[in-house]
Amino acid sequence: MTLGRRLPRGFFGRRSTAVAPELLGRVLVRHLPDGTRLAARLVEVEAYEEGDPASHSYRGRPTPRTEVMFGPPGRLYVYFTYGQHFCCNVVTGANGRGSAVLLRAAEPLTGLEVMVANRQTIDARLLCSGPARLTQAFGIARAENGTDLVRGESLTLLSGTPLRRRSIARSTRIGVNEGGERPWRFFERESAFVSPGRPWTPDHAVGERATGSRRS
DNA sequence: CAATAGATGTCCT
DNA sequence: GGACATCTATTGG
Repeated sequence: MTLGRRLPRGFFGRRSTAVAPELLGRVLVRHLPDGTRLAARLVEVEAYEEGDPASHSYRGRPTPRTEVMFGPPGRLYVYFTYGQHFCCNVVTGANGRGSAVLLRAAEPLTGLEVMVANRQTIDARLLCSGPARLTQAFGIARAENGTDLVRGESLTLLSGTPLRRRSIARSTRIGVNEGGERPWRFFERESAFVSPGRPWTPDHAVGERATGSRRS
């Protein structure tokens, strides 16, 4: 079974609301020094943009933490939150733009033993379901901030099998108050690896996909 | 099941 | 000082 080819730089160099739904079904891969390959299929992501009150890039200028988010597309932006968790994003948009897609959940494919050891649970549905769980399962932390997914060796994003639009659902973003009305969370409708129980609409029912502009 | 407390960096007012 | 792109353990119905 092939997981496909690396996604090229140009894939990431667009606005986050366009890249986010197209990341579903793609495969995050990590090569460990001992040869182990960790792989998981993305099933839930969220888009963040400049001028978006929920985004770390809201102010339009980088801070020491958010510098990577404003850099070239195709790199990993890792941040530390709530005093104990790491979350990771794929940087999108042109260099200089503070735009990224938060990786929220994935379906584990290979390297499950290592993920189990990293996560202290044997339940496959709890290995990568949640942004901080995903980073913990993959061993992604501060050292991985800024890693290039396009040219780098240890972390890559493979093309996998993108989802048909009708199997993609949308909702408001999780854990967001300011800017919470934007329906910028995208997930695989049928996936057992997505947190359930939140109102959603089919992506194909949303007419303004990829523009990111909202009325008013 | 639901609600809640606790862990405590980073950025903002 | 307070909020936060979170998760886990524990308590109560």
